[in-house]
Amino acid sequence: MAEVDVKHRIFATTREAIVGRRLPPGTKLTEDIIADTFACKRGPVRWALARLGDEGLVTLVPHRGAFVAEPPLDEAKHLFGARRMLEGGIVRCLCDAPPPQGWRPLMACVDAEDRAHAEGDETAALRLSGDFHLIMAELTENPIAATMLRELVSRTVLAITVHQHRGSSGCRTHEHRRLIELLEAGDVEGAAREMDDHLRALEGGLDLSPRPRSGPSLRAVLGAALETARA
Amino acid sequence: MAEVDVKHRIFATTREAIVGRRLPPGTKLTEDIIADTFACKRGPVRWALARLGDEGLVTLVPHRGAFVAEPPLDEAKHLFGARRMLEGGIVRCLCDAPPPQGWRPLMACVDAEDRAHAEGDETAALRLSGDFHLIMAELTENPIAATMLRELVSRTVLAITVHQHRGSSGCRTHEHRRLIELLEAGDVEGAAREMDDHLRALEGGLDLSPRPRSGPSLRAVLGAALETARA
DNA sequence: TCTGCCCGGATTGTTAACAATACAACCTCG
DNA sequence: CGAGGTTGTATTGTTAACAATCCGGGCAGA
Repeated sequence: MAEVDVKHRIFATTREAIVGRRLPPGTKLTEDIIADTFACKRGPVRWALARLGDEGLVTLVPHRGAFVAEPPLDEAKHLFGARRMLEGGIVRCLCDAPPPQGWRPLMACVDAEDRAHAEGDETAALRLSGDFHLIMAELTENPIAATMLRELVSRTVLAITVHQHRGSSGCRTHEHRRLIELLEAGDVEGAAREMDDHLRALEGGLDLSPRPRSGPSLRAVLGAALETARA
Repeated sequence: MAEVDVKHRIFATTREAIVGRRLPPGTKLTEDIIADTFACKRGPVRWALARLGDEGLVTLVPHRGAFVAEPPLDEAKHLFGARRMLEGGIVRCLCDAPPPQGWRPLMACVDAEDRAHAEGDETAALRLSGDFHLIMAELTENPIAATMLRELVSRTVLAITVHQHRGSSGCRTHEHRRLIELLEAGDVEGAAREMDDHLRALEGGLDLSPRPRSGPSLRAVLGAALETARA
């Protein structure tokens, strides 16, 4: 896993930094800074930014540059809508053909979620909450569906970050647990409905407060990400 | 609609040529040829090719170039699987909230499909068959879902082209009509099942014959596409 | 004839210099 | 004191030249 192209390293680290909320929405992503952070020329950087733009994690303004996206409220709603459509299908697919590994990976994830909540690590909790949904997608063994959901989940993280989810939580973990129970029971309709309700609940938690996010230290954050990746 | 960036024009026309099957799977997409077809430098071309690569319509081989993709059989199956997951959700969403325009657009599309079949225009029929599904996605008024499905449908066209669909048809139009009926009746489960069956039928029509496609005249085909676009 | 090798041509990948644009600070004028 | 224009600087966008790589054909040798 060493000799991956620089382009992909930039793409992956930056993406990771964004969904990990170390680069808050609105942060300017300056080509030069990224370029010499990764000790490369601007070419690979532009490639990565373009791709992040495609995925909706970054907004590219002509002649102005790239900024980590701040999805407007409509987009947030559409995101949840699309997730309901897709994840409903995922749930049904899983009931139809239960994965050979069983539901163990899901349970492990919820446990981790609970731990994060217990430790008060909001960001980790949100991340794990997303992972839960992602793992479900991966259990279908359909890489295309998994990729689509990965994109949706990443953007959802941004949307939630911008439109301050009220109260605190990401997914209530007990809804996740309930989902697992229904899956175990093979209750297709119940599981599908639970997923739908769950996503609706998340969407309902959106608020219309426009976050006045601050935008610091791109270089530091990306550099740190690199360090930990090296280790 | 004139001053769109050259990048996007290249992207759009090439994409169109691929899903319109004027550029058969396997065709080499040479940067220089595209570049002077569009009277530009290689920069925009590379951008467009990279994007088409992301979407799975083009395969990029390092130091070899870009080729219109030939999705292997597994990928084809995954494509249909993902479509079942997503389109099931779309159907349910439409039943839940019937579109203000009604089902007119869908009916118009099926009519066009029938005409194409009557005229023996296989390619147009396949295209319209895809459009039918796309229109459904658009009726949900969820641009994100629509975009996702657009990608899936395009790749499906390639998959079908490669793995020679037996008999002839793309979608049997009567299945499309039946779907409309069920939607009109507001029969959620019926419509969802019909969609699922429909997609399964399409997938079942895949065959394992590796097409020995010919690969001609990139320049001509793209040039022609430009002409008609200009007119 | 077939195999292996090397070379020429063509194509992709990268880079460094240049052009274009936008933002910010300043400066003038009413 | 404020509005409007102007210049300077920083950043992005583009291009042309260069480097790296791959494919095909020719050639020598078994």
